[in-house]
Amino acid sequence: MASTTAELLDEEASTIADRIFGQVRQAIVEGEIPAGSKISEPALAARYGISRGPLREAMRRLESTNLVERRPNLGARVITLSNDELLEIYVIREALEGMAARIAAERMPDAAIADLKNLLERHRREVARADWQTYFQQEGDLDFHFRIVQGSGNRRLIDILCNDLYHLARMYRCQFGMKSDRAADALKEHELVADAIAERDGELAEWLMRRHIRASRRAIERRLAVEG
Amino acid sequence: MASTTAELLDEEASTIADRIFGQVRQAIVEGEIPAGSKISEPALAARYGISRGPLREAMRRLESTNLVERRPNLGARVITLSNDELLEIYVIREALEGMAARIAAERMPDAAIADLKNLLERHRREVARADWQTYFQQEGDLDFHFRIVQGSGNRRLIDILCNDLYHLARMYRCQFGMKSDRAADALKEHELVADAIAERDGELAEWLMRRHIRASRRAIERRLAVEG
DNA sequence: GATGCCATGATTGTCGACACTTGGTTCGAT
DNA sequence: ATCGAACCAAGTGTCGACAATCATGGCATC
Repeated sequence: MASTTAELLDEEASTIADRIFGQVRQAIVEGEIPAGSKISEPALAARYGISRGPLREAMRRLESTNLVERRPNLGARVITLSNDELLEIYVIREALEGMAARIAAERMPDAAIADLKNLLERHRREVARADWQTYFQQEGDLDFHFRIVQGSGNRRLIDILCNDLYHLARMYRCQFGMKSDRAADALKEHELVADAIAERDGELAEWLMRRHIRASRRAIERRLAVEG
Repeated sequence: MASTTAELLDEEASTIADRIFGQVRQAIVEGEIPAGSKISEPALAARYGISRGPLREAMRRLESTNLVERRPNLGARVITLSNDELLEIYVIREALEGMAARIAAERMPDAAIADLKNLLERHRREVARADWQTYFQQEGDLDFHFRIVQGSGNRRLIDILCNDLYHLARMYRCQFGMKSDRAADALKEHELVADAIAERDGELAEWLMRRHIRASRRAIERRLAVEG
């Protein structure tokens, strides 16, 4: 499981600021630094054994990825995960990934489509085995979406989705252990999207992808309504 | 003409970094700092009479808005406006603003819709008068889109579109003086979108907005093909 | 007893200086 | 003459320290 999408967490960075950025991002996403907590620059700098300069740069990058909020003269806080924000993210994902699926159907290379189908085949075996771990299924879910977005070839689209929204989605999962009972349904929907892309039907691919993300959002809405 | 969308350029900032950020952003967007040019930190810092610290922070923020590119140990350059990038932006705008129009049709307050119609009424008079300036029409175009996006109430959506993409669009216009001969058509399409929103028809509003942005993109494609 | 003001502490914003990397130039060797 | 390596300059990355700002606590006053 060393070749999933999460590998961009600690890509070796030539500069200290980049390395610290990756480390503290992982710490925030995985909940090691709790959500809503205030971040003290001297404390964090001492914890990582660096000066405040690179740490401030890392904080700035974390702010640009919407993982921390900064107010002038007031410091930085890890964002608090509100339910509304989570649903907002799914709305944006519906729009952007729908478009990504449409373009991927038009421009994705045949080899990449074959890889995508192999990935889904593996996921199906994992789901069939009763012992599949929820974690793997969910990482696999991100992996599927990741490849579709890459298939669009739109660099800015890739940047928005992979550098901002996916990390936020992972953060939500780590916080409330979002165990999805929708795994089987989601896999089925993934296969439908992949089929539409393989048939080069952009219109259908977009429609299916939007329907898939909307279903995920509604599942979350139901759970939030139950848990209050 | 003091109440357009461009007012967030020099919002008074308590910190120097924020002020410099706004100033150099304006300088880049309006072409004062030419596209593709390398940015020297000491030079810019001296030019604005500040130290390198706040300037580096401003540069980082400019990088997060995709107006400059930074490579480690190599410095920052103003992005070069490639035609493909411009078209990519329109693809993203089609997806996001289409979704924004759909949600605005569902949730935009009646008063905001009335304001929107008044805005279009003003634009129609300006277009009818033969002496309307291209500049105003184009700023008005941004103003219309700005209000629709605001109407969605999705904060992250608003942030992506207003803080990143719109400034890029303005930059393109300032670079190649994008005089649109599509003003009359665009206004008509704006009115159709506004009507759909007024009728609370989200499906239609999204379809019309996407069609509108696609038409703008195709107009640019045609001009690029001609000018080669 | 409650409220407003002031002092204190801590934290952020800013600055100037130093170390390291990068790119170009020049000198030397083949 | 050309290729290669070492030298040099410019610029970025990093650091520690100073100044400005905000939060907290105590005190005086109403």
